[in-house]
Amino acid sequence: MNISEAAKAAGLPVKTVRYYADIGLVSPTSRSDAGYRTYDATALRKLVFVRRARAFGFGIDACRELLDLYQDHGRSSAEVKQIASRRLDEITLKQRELQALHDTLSHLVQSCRGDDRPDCPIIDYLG
Amino acid sequence: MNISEAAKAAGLPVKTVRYYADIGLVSPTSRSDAGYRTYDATALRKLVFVRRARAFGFGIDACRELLDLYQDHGRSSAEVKQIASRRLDEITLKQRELQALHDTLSHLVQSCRGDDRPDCPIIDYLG
DNA sequence: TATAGACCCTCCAGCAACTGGAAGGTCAAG
DNA sequence: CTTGACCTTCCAGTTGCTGGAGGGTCTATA
Repeated sequence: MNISEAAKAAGLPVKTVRYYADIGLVSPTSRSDAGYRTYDATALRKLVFVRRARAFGFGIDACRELLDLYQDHGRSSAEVKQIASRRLDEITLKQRELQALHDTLSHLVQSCRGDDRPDCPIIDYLG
Repeated sequence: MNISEAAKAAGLPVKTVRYYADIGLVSPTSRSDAGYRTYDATALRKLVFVRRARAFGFGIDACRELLDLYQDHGRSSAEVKQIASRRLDEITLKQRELQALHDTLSHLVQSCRGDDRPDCPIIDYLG
């Protein structure tokens, strides 16, 4: 499998697959005589795995750890759970931050008449 | 006021104030003979304004627009409201995304025993 | 007056995770 | 043998700063 086929099958842009190869996250199985990256089913599974992990917002380093655990059949699920819990905490924190922003901003937006006059509670709040 | 005093008064790092000057977001009032940036009360108010706007997650370009409106006493509040509404929509969208992530991930984390055995619904989900 | 230390300056590099593009090599079909 | 779709590497840009090097300035004190 050349890179574009692998990328399509993994649901990733070619550029991203090349990037993952560059940073040693998912290496191609081998290189052709012409230097083309080639991917087999195992490498493809890793690409899919990374795409899903990234969708959860796991950083590249976390993906590396998860990928290691994915391939380590003697892993302890506790290690995986710890990484996932950390990410869950981050998400929860971000949600709280966004909730606070949303509350304040939606209140301001609602109280702004939004007409052609200059007085505006949003600007007042910021200034 | 030199930059460090202005930065402290605005609640921003010196580096950030210098950065805002570099990109023309908040220019210093003037320069001293030695080339030091100096800030007066008006420039300071702009710095504070930008800090608050950034805290809402407005991008630099949005800050530029808001700052223009802030200084335009003949503005229409509709313009401000539109910018704020866009940001509110972004926040709402992000919240929905995070909610979906949270739901799925918390479910996975809960269903993972987290012991020393390898089977793990989190890894299964990703793989 | 000398000097120490706290300021200030500019410029360059790096962060995360790609993305776009230029310049050029390779491959398969017609 | 040419065309066009691949592939390669390398460099630059994205967002909003942040850190650091290398060097100038200012003020207080000895």
